[in-house]
Amino acid sequence: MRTPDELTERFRSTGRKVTAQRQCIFRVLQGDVTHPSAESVHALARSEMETISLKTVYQTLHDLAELGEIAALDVGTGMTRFDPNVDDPHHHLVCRNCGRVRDLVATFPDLQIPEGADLGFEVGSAEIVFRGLCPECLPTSSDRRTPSPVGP
Amino acid sequence: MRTPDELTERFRSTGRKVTAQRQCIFRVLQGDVTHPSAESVHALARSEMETISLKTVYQTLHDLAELGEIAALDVGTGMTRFDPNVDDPHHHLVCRNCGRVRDLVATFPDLQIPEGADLGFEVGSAEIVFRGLCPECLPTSSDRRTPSPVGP
DNA sequence: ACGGTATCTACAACGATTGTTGAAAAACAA
DNA sequence: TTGTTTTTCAACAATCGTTGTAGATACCGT
Repeated sequence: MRTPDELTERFRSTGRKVTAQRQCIFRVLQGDVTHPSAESVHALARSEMETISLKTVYQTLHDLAELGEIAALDVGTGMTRFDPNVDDPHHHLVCRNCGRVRDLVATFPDLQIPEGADLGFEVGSAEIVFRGLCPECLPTSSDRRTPSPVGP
Repeated sequence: MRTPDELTERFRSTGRKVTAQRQCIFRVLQGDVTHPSAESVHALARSEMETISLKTVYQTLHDLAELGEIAALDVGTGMTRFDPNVDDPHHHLVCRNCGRVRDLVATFPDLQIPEGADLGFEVGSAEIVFRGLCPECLPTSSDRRTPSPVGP
């Protein structure tokens, strides 16, 4: 995602108007690595702007997604999560316990689909969700298990 | 997923009662490769049993998932999809256009997370969603493009 | 067949998201 | 600056997928 100033420019040049609410949302998203839900963004924005509505947040998030400035993710936590990092190719780590989402910046060159297994699909991209426990949800100290290879 | 008869047995032995509605759902799911939503299962069941309710379908699907007989998937199509294939390890192909979901039976042994990239997560499993166009949604005949390697 | 108990249907409620509306504020020109 | 046009705002209600509640019904061990 670009800086708030660049986004302001981009909104103007694509015929969108720039409001205080939108700039507030730009600021909130800037550098956020938690993949917030719309509700979370709303809560953060509200701490700066008392009256901003949830609808406005949704609207602006959709605008940003449409411009490719953020990505809307569905990783099975019940809410759409928004990811301001659209520059590095990456996948996602999702905590089974608390739903935390983090970027896993890595590419996996060996994701070739075996001949004939694609059922006639023309595949354009692949998203990997790694599920496990985040540092905060791991059992503390003593009984930490050793990392295990990831299954299918 | 097991056969309807085996499921009947399994439901009884786990203290669940077996009703005509449930057996109808067992039958509907048997051999289904379309990863139906609850609504779809309901529609199919209804063609056999006029009065079966959507709630009953949800309940039975959850029971089956709890027993590990089917898997509940969220692949970003807005509804939970149910997969009776829990025996072969596999991933999923999702059509960007129509939302069709198919199994891709393959394992990817090279999904090791690079040292230090896991941000302290203890990763237990990985799910890959391949996105593209299904055969039905591909542009017809003439301008078919050649398969491209899948990106990140 | 009987009775205890789980399950059924219908209906209302829920959380996340989207549509609608009159009011307010941004962009642009004079 | 001021006026004019057009977009966006906030509040509210509605929608979608899903789950909770209730009384009626059906399963299944005896």
